[in-house]
Amino acid sequence: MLGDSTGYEINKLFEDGLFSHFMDASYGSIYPALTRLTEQGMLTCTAEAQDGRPDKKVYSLTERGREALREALIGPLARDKFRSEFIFASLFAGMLSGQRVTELVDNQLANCREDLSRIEEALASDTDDQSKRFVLGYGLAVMKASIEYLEQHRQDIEAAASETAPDGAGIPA
Amino acid sequence: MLGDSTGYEINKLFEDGLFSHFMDASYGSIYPALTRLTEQGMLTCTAEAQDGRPDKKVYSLTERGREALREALIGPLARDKFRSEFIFASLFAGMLSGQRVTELVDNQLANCREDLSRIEEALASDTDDQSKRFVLGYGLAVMKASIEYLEQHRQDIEAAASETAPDGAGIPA
DNA sequence: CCGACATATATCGGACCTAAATAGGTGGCT
DNA sequence: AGCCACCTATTTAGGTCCGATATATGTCGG
Repeated sequence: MLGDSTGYEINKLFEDGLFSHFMDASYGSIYPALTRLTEQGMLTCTAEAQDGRPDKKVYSLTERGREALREALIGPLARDKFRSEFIFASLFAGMLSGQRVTELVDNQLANCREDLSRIEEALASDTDDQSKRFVLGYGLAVMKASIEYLEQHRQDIEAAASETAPDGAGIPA
Repeated sequence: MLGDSTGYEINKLFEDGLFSHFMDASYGSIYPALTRLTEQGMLTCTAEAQDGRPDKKVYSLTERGREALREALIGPLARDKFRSEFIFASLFAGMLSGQRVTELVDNQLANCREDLSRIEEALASDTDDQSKRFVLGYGLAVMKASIEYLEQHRQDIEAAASETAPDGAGIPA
C-alpha cells in the first residue's frame, strides 16, 4: 500500500519506520510472507539481477492484495497489547537498591524521550497525510503522558527500593 | 514472590490480574516453565492429591529462585513493546467507510475505558503496596491520555475515511 | 435440572522471533 | 591507500511462545 518495496525495506519500516511504534515483524516472518503472498496472487515480484549476490526482488501489491487488506481491516481486530519489563521490575523495586531503581527510571525516561523525538520529527516532515498525523499524534499524546508521569512520580518508586542497600541511608546533619 | 501458587492461578495473573496490562504468558509457557524451574531448584512443588483429576500442584519460590529473580532484575531489561491493530488500521482509514472508522474508534475507546476501570478498581482496593500504586498510576496516566486523545481527535480520522463509501455523502437541504 | 462457567493440568501444532550465514558496496578516518 | 564500520539484501535453522483443545469435576443461577 505504501509503494513497491523489497523485503529489506519492509523490515526497516518495522524496525525504524512508520510501523516501529505499534507493530512488529522481522525477516523470519517477512520473507516467507512475501513468498506466500506472491503465490496467492496478492503480490507481483520483479527480480533485478545483480552480479555476485542474490537478485533484488521488488514486490508490488496487486488489486487482489489491496482487496484482501480491505477485507482484513473490516474483520475483527486484535486488542492492543503492551509489554514492559520496566513496569514488571518496578513491581519488585523492594528487592533492588535505590541506585538500581534510579537507573531503571532514567533509562525508561531516555527511551520515552527518544521515541518522542522520532515521532516529533516524523510529524514535522510529513504534513499532508491526515491518517499518519492522527497516528503520530496518538503516539505523541501517550509518550508525553508517560514522561510526565515518570518525572512527577519517580520518587515514589525510588522510595520503595530496598532499605538494606547502602545508598543515601543516613540523613547528614 | 507474590505467594505460593498453582499454574492456573499464575495464568489468571497474566489474564486478568496484576500483570495483565504489561505482560503476557499462557499455559503453553507457564506449565513447562514451572517444571523446568522446579528441576533447577528455583521452585518447590507440593502435590495435593485429588480424586478423579490430576493433582493440584502448589509451587513455592525458594531462596535460590528469589536470588535468580533479583539477578534478572539487575541485568539489562528489554525495551517496552506496544502492538496495536487499531493504529495500523487507522493508517489505512482511506480504504474504509466512515461507518467502519467510527466503529473502530468506538471500540478502541470502549477497550481503553474498560482497562481504566480495572486499574481504578485495583487502585481503590490496594492502598498499602507503594510499588503497585506506582505501576497502576502509570497505567492510569497512559490510559487517560489515550482516551483524551481519541475523544478530541476522532473527527480527524473519521474525516480521512473513504469518500466513496455510501454514508453521509450528500448534505441534505 | 440443566447449562454456563470456574477450577486445574497438560500438550500439540503452528506462528513468530533471534541470530547467523552470505556477499558485496559505501563512506569516513588515518 | 588501506582499513574498519556500517549499509544493502536475502535466506534459513533453531528455538520460544501462543492459541486451542482435551480431560475431569464442582458450583451457581434460572
